[in-house]
Amino acid sequence: MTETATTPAEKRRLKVRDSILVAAERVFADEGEAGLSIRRLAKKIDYSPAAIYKYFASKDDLVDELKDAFFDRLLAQVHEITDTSRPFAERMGDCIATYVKEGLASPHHYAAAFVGTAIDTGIDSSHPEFTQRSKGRAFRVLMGMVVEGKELGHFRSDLDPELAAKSLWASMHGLTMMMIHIPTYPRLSADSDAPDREAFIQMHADHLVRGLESRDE
Amino acid sequence: MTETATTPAEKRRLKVRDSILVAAERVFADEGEAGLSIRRLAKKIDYSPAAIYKYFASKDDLVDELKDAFFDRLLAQVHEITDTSRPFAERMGDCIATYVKEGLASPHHYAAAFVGTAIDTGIDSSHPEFTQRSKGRAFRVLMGMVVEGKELGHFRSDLDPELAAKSLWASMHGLTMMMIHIPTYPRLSADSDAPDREAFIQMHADHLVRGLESRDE
DNA sequence: TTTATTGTTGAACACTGTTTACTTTTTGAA
DNA sequence: TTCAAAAAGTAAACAGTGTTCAACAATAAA
Repeated sequence: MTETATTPAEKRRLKVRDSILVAAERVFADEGEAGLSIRRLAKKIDYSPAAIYKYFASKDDLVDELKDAFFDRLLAQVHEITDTSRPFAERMGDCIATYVKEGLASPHHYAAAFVGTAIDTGIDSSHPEFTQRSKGRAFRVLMGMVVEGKELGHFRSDLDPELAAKSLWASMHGLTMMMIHIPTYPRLSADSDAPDREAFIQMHADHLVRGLESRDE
Repeated sequence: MTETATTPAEKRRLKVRDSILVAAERVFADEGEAGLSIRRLAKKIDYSPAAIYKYFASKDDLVDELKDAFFDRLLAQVHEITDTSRPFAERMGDCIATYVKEGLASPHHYAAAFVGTAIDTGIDSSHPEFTQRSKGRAFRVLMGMVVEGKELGHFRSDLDPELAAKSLWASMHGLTMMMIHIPTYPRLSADSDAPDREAFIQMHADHLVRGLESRDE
């Protein structure tokens, strides 16, 4: 009765659509939005460029799908970390660190997911209902942690969880973007970076959590 | 003796060069890097597209100059705020708030200044000596504030000023980017935003400073 | 004035996203 | 099985893009 039955035709269609997405994902991960062109993509999957427009309304639509999928993966990772039953402070720190590290693992995806959203610069302000449901959900996880921290007395009682979580998110986002765009980030010279970075992320998370804590030890 | 004497020819050359930059600045401020094309620019100043390449090696070079100029302006603004003789806590907060607000005042410049830098994604790592002297200087101002905070006993004594300043910078950067790319940022719905934003910036700055403070009141 | 240098250009190259008209293939019903 | 309709796929064109190059004009140096 319900229309869950996918006809063979539809199945084939989804398969082609997916193969486009897979090929696009490969290029995008390596070279970002700049390296991904419809024509190159068409060549890679032995189709004509116009064919792709039978599956996606525009290049932006296609890329948006890649970005959304990435953000869902990021969310899953963070959720997994958050769900363990470890001390609150640990979980909070890991939540932040995981977010940053996952962003760094797919720098092109992460940067594009935010930068791709148009800059307002004016009065038009066509608000896309908080930009995306993926981001909205990712944010809600963070807000849940702040609420928990308040209930535990770990965080200041005068915090507005929504605003505090957004402040936190901005700081996590900032570190991720910095590390993506400035290869030598924590250090000025380009020496060993790998261990440095991990430690820096932890320190950053530490500062952020401290900023919300109540002051009776 | 010294070659400071600019011949009339050189003066004329600089004038043309500057007129290109001025025209580019106007377009860039309104529409960003996407809206700025060499051909459009050439039409605006009644030159041929090829002529621009006698003054700038590439479009990237031209845009880089716009971005650097912006960052110098940003630095000047922050410096001005910082140099007054007001209580440390106030100055620190204002330093952060000014940075964010100045970034929001020129969203295309700010976003491009960071995003424009290529993503490393690999081993090449052609490190551009901490990406720019402008950014390096802007950062040094912030580090000076952390050092001062430590000396005053306001900040924890175990802070590494360089690392703490970089953590701070990342958080400032994050809020700026968030507000640039998500028009409704602090609030979910697109209601009144102007007063909300100002207050949120202040709160964010507050959290950040708190994160570095020592805990004896 | 003549040579050399610099400034400027139109035309071309190699790309880009997208649309249109057209052809081929697949599908569902008579 | 036949046949019209719907879907899939394509070549070619449109309107852009950054960039280069051979040719020509204007200026500076001899």
